[in-house]
Amino acid sequence: MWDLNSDIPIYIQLMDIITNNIINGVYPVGEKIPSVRELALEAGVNPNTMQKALSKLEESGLIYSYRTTGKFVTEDSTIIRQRKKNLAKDILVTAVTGLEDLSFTKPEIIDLFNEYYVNASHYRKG
Amino acid sequence: MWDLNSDIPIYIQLMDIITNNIINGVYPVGEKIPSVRELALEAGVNPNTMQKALSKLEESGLIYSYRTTGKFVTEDSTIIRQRKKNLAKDILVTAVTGLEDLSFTKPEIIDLFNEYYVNASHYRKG
Amino acid sequence: MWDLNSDIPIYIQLMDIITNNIINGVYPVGEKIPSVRELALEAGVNPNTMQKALSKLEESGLIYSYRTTGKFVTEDSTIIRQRKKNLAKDILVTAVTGLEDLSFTKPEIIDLFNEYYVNASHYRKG
Amino acid sequence: MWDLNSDIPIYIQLMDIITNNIINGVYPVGEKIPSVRELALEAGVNPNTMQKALSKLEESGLIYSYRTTGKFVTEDSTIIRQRKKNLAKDILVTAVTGLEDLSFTKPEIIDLFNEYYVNASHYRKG
DNA sequence: GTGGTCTAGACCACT
DNA sequence: GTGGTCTAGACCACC
Repeated sequence: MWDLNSDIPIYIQLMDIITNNIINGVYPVGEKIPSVRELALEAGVNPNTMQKALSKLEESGLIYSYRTTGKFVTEDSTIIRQRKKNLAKDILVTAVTGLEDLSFTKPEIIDLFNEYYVNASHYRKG
Repeated sequence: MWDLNSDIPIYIQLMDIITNNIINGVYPVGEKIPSVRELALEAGVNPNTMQKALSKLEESGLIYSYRTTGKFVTEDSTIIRQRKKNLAKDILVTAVTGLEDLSFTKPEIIDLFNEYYVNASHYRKG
Repeated sequence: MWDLNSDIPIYIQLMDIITNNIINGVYPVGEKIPSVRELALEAGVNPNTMQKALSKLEESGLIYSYRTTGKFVTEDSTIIRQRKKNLAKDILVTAVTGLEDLSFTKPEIIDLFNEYYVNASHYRKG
Repeated sequence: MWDLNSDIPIYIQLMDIITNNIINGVYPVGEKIPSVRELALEAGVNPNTMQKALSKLEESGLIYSYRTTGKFVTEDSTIIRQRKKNLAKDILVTAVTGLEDLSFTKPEIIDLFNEYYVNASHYRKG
């Protein structure tokens, strides 16, 4: 789930998880998400940490608060789609530049991709 | 070169750079690498920070030290090739699992790869 | 406690002391050990030196860290028992090979051991 | 033979080796030992390093120099016997105190000694 | 208060 | 000049 000892702060890891849940429709567009306490309990973290993750998420526009009612996923589905697209592009650019830094050429990278993913029946532990 | 404001410690960024230099043959197999002080000066960091990076690299087996003589790239080129291979695989697995967490399917991922990399003339800022 | 003028780096001497404390149960299995600053104060060394010792001990698997919570003795008591056993064997092998390098024969070594230890009422300064 | 990267300075390692050679009669009492250059060549070290080892050995009384004739093992065989005895005792005391620091009791130490040495057909790599 | 990182500057032995 | 160690002091995010 999340890793206490990673270089990445826990609240950022939580942000990523919740972002993914929104993108994947686990928390549907415009709907209420579980309370801070609930989410914290579920994730096994301190409520303060979860609170911080949600605040940051609100700053980014993915969720918004109603005073006492709770927090809701944004109703603007374009924001969500855009976010998904950007994340995907980021991931690809990161991967490709990383491989190029290892002095792989474009044809080699395409080969690697085919070898490790396209033609692989099992490519990850999960 | 390296980013002071990143979440990632400088000494780890330095490790990555030097590792890449070894993999790319900038520091050839079995050859002496510049002194700690030289490298630190060149990178604009404190010698201690560079020392830490190199010390960790030594633990990982990529370089070795002769006290009072200098530090040398390992003479075992298999280690280097293996390292390169592992890094490449790590990058690909990270990318693919990241995309799958965004609920992209395999055909979609292959499409993205083709769209953003294979068929793109310019795909990165550099 | 520790010897500043020894050829052996202080942080290694500290590692040995703490390792012994873990093996002897002074720091019990799975329990929190004192903070870096506390230990440094107690040992009369700079916190950075103690940090290095503890960091190396963590690499060796004897302790682990929770960021912002503290450091803990590993919960795997087999590791500790194994460590104790290995250290004991190392000590014996070192001693015996050292004596053999002085061209003592096996019976002579056994005699020495009996003379200086088994049949001695006081064999060390302490 | 000797280890360039040990915590122990090379010249001390060389001293130990030569001391052992004297104790074992490889360099007999009162006889000339090989020249600095010869010894350095044989050991694969810089003549300066070997020179330092021999100077220290001279300070300790195990060898002495004739201006231009060379270096000789002391003619006082009691010195050598005494040295051997002291080294043996040091080794034993070091081993026993080390084991006691690991909280082994006297009977346990005797058991270990029997197990790993007395009753062992093969106890060292050589 | 916790571990972790970084800088600055100094010292050391060995070659 | 080389790697290595140590101190002192500061800063950081996280809890």
